Amino acid sequence: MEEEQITIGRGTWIDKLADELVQREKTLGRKMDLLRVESGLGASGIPHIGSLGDAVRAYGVKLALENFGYKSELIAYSDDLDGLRKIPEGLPESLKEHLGKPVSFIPDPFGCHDSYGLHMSSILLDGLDKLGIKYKFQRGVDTYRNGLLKDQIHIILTNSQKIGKKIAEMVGQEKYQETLPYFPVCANCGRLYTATSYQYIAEEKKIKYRCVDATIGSKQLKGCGHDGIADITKDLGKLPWKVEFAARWHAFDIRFEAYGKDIMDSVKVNDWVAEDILNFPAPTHVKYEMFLDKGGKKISKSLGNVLTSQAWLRYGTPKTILLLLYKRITGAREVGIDDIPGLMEEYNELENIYFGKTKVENVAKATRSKGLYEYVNLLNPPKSPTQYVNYRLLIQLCKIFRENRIALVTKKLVEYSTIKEPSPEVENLIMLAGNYADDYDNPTKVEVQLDNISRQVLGQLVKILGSEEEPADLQNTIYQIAKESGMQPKDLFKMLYQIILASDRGPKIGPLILDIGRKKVADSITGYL
RNA sequence: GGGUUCGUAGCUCAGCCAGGUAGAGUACCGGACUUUUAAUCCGGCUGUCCGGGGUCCGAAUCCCCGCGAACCCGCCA
Repeated sequence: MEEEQITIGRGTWIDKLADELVQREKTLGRKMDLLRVESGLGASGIPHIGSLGDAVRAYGVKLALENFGYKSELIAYSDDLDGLRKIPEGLPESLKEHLGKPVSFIPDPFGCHDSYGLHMSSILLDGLDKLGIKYKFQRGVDTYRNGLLKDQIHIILTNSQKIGKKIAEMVGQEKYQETLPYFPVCANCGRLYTATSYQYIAEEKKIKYRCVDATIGSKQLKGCGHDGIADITKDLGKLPWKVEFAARWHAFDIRFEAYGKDIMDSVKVNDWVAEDILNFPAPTHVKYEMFLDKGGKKISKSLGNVLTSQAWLRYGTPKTILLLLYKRITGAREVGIDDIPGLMEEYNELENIYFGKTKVENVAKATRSKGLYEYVNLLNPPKSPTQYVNYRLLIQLCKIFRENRIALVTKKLVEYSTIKEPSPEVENLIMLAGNYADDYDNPTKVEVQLDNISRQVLGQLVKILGSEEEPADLQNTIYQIAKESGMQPKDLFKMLYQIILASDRGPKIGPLILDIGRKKVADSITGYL
């Protein structure tokens, strides 16, 4: 054993991937003064937290490349010229009249952005901003309007027969043997997909199309019958995905792009188009699994069941999202809000390893853990450890203290000597854990059964709590009044926890009542009498 | 029809992608402490790492075959 294992970069899968990329580029002999990476951002629906994964991971590769001494940048390409194919769950039916139109030309149903597409991509970009991901934003609309892909479109259209045949052969899709691989936006009705290209006039770089009925999914879209000519260098229209990536890779000189397994076939075709039609070696790829929502969890009532980064950040720090996405690329399947406490804890563990508080025997694994910590901090880790507070403990405390929460929980943390003094960071953690406790760990109210003796005892307690003077030893007092009335102290304590915390158990009752406030507890009890 | 992932403690899962003593949380059981519940601390938790084969000094981890489950593609982007 112990033979020297060469550590690549920081020892993570990201470094390994970046290294493969560099080796490949060297073999190809391409210029390496700028290694550009790309991430495609969907703009057709509300972005799931998994949608961030594509960009976040591409950014990780960019960091790794820079760490190796190369210049790199991330292009975030928004697919906002794509047509709306179906109304996402939870969005108004009124969008129906816009089906088939590019998402950038559909009004924002939420009324806060210039268009539907901009609304959706803004949510995603906002998520990236909150994580600290830097990118160069490129809109599909601008790309086509400014003719950035015109040369690639021209080559693709002049090779359409060859491409159509190859697509059929590779993935069994027959349509491009008859239709040209270019979707104009119908000049009359503004729809994609219904406008079918039937002739390319190469000398003029113009395409002839007819707007006819089309089937999208199970829905039938009516064409308007318009017969038109579109200029591929400036009129609106786009390449289908089967060839568009290749055109982008070539035009923007992209050397890396990750992809989800759902578009595996498209990537396969695009790799071929890039190499054989555009004569541009395809970028290095990595394939990842889709994130799925866990079944039956309430995530958002109004927006269907989409777990957005915004929802996540209500309970967890941005670093937990980065950790989720950087810890590995394979295997991740179901993800939900209830993963946050674990990830909060895992981040703390990584920090302890990074700062040497926790020793890890296996050298390779220690290196990898430290590397992961560095990537989660975007290769700019803090100089000293942050105050450690156990997130689950915070949830427990937040369940107990709902009012004046930050002050009371902080006080408890100082008492437990979990922290030395209040700090904005700890306050933030209390807020996050508090949201979690309120939204997801909310105990259901229990019916408390009271007999005559317990009513009498509770009444007595209310009197004590209501008096101006603070009882000297409340814990003992409660114990005594139970005994005096012949009631089992055990039962009284349980009853009190049920009333105060809606739980069978809790922290030591005396101090707890004082922390919450005697009057307030007295009122709660009175409500049950 | 094509493809991918997953299968590890009663339960939920991590570990696998760079092979090196089988792990966590939770549930449950026991002990310590407490004037009582709780909290806390300590210990236990019975493992065919789905089955079979291969590579290796060494496999949960890598390769092949099989079984089971889930997902993606087979419209379109």
